[in-house]
Amino acid sequence: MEKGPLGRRRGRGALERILSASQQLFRDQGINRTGMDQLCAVAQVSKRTAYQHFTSKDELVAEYLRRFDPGVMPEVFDRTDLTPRERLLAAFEIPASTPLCPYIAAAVELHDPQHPASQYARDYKIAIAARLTEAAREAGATNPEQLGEQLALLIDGASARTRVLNSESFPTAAAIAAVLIDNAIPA
Amino acid sequence: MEKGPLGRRRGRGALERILSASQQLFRDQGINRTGMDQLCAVAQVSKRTAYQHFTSKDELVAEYLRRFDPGVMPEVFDRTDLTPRERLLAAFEIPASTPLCPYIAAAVELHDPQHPASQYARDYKIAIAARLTEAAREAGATNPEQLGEQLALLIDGASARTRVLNSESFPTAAAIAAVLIDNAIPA
DNA sequence: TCTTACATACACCGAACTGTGTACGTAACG
DNA sequence: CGTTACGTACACAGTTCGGTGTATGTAAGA
Repeated sequence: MEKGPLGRRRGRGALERILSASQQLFRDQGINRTGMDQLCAVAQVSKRTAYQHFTSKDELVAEYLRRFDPGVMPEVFDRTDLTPRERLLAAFEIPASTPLCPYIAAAVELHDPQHPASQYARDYKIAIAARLTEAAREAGATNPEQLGEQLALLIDGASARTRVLNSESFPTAAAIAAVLIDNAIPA
Repeated sequence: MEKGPLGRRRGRGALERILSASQQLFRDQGINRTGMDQLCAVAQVSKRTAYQHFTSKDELVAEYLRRFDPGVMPEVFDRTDLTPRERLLAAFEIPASTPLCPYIAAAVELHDPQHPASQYARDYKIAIAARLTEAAREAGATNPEQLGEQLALLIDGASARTRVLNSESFPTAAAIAAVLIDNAIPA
């Protein structure tokens, strides 16, 4: 492997390297500003290999989103040590170093609602709202759907503002969430 | 004007036609997917003319944002027939056909915080929050800055969600706003 | 009328982009 | 061993992009 014209060979596992490079580059540079040449260079994969795993960049982008959070925030909603009300609030305690909502970014960058990645972004947002609604129901909210949709809106607002202003907006969203939750759950 | 190689001449006012075409195309297609060739064709302006008014596309994008809402929602905040509290709520009653927050879109699409348009997007977001804070103070809120920032976050959340989900989210944001306003203003 | 600012047509440049064709290595597995 | 799937190198097609060079036309204002 070391000699000959193939000194840079990395062997099997190209697909994972491609997706790993996608996570990094799409987050840091955006989707449109990341060319396949650069992506393949970072992944240490030949371009031909990349196009044998993904028929197009669009498909790679869609898979990148699918792999980002397949469990839909399991570290929040699958915690059994928290009450439903605590889980609702935990959704706003982000790990600080989170790059922030690639789903919104993808929908804006691609700008085509029919793009598979845009469709998945919608699905993901609906799934988040559904999990919030579920927790709201368990917490005894009088209108769980409404509370779930409201909290989902707060998350997206904090994401958007963090992105535009580069100032942490999740504490603000968390404060609003606390008010809404208290108002929505009868004492 | 009718004969010769200049049959398509449109005369003076090229700058306004360029900016008008920008409003339409950047909104409908996004910034990155709109080439200068297409933009000039829609504006019925020669490419050379466009680059005599703007030294680069980046500068055009920045000017496009500056012209979008220079008064920072005057139709909401400059209304004297409404009470401060009513003005705060009026910020969530969008005219339904609004294309929706080009500032967030620009910040995401350009992906460079140093880009002049990204900087203006930040300035605009800060200005909106300032106007909300001012109205909150007039309305007698105990913590006007907090309420202003909260309401600004709601607007951005509704914008982002409308964009991703293509479902109207401003009514949801308005409902939250009503709760926050009532909680923030002592009876 | 003459000057000057504005607008035009059109070809063109270099760079970047997505995607492909081809021929070749190499590792796993029966 | 041999087969097969995976990976590689590298050039290149075809397009689009932002931006420019050049020479020309035309309208407004002094």
